[in-house]
Amino acid sequence: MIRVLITASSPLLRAGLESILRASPNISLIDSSGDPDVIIGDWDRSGEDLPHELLELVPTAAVVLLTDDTERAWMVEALRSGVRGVLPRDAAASQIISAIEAASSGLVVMQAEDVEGVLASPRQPRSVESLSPREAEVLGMLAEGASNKAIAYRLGISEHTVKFHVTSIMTKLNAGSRTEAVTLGIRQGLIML
Amino acid sequence: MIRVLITASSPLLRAGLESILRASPNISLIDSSGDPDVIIGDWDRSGEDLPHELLELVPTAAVVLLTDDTERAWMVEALRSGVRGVLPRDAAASQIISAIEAASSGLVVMQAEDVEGVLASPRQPRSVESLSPREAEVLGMLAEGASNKAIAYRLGISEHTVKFHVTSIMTKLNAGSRTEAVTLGIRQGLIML
DNA sequence: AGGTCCCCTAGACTTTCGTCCAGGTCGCAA
DNA sequence: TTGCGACCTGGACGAAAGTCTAGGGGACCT
Repeated sequence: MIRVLITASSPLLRAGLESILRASPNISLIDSSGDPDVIIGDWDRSGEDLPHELLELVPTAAVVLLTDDTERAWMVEALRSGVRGVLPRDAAASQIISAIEAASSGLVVMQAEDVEGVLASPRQPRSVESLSPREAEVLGMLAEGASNKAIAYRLGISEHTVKFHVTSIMTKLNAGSRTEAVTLGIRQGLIML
Repeated sequence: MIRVLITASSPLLRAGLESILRASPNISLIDSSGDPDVIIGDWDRSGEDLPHELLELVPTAAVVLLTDDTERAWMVEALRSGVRGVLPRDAAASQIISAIEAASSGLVVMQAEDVEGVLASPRQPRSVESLSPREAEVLGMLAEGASNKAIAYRLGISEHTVKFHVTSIMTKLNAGSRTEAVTLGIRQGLIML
């Protein structure tokens, strides 16, 4: 039996959640005086910030958030803060129930469509024509915005040589400028930000 | 009733899964001739690569992977490929069942401990003052590696004005060059790759 | 011994960038 | 009205960047 606490700003949403959850056999609704296994709360995103009153409860229970706005930035932050589930407000009843059960058993859940948004970049070493060690080194400094002169100094080589490396980087990545080389490098996982 | 297909390399694991799942009321085990809602398979990571025979089934059913090695790189890849769940082999029975139910209802699940590993880096709060619409536009073109002249042409403004915008972008982002402005812009979520 | 790739250097040259200077027009808010 | 910020333009100039040319040496493979 999973003890679930509902904390919703809108009475309508609260009522909807209650009716859905009450119909589920292994969920028991409790009020704020109890000791919940799972807390399901909504967040209207009226304030920019995450709902801290909910985040503070993370250590005591598994928190599941309902929201309209499944945007990358705050979802990453929420998950990192320990939130166990993020669902859209119009999620199906079965999804909400599954999410609560999964969250209570130590799992993290979200919609399949939202996964891509929170994933880290692959970081895989370029498959195709990879850069030489030196070139990779130079590319890293390019990303920092370093000038040829600065790179030459840091590498203990001449500025001419740096230009040489930069040119060959641009050729390999098919970039038209050092700046494009950097974005292509990032896109292909050659540079870690 | 969720139709689940088990594909495990080791007979022992397969037997264990069967006994767990058979005890669950709303799960029915089927064999490979059927039409599964969820496929749960294990992956011993003997081969470096992801189990492509499983990934090919992603469009037809929700795939849940069991593995010993919940390492960042391949988990990201797996999730991006459409895998709905990743669990360790020693997961609790309740977790496995919850995961299957969640996966079948369109959710993605993983252990809370593994979340951190697959999350993208947090988009910074916005360094300070955000960019004006025009500046954001110019920054996007900078990321493409466009020259001032090219930007001027595409925006229908003079090269002088482009320089003006670029300068103010660099000032706001505290960048020393257009290239650094691009990496900072990416890091802060001002540019989507 | 050749061939190939990576790494390094150099001069000369054109183009682009970045930074000063100076102006101007809008619209919006105090 | 006065102010402020976003947007636009221009000239001029030094400093970078990028494109050619031309060479080095060393490591590895056949």
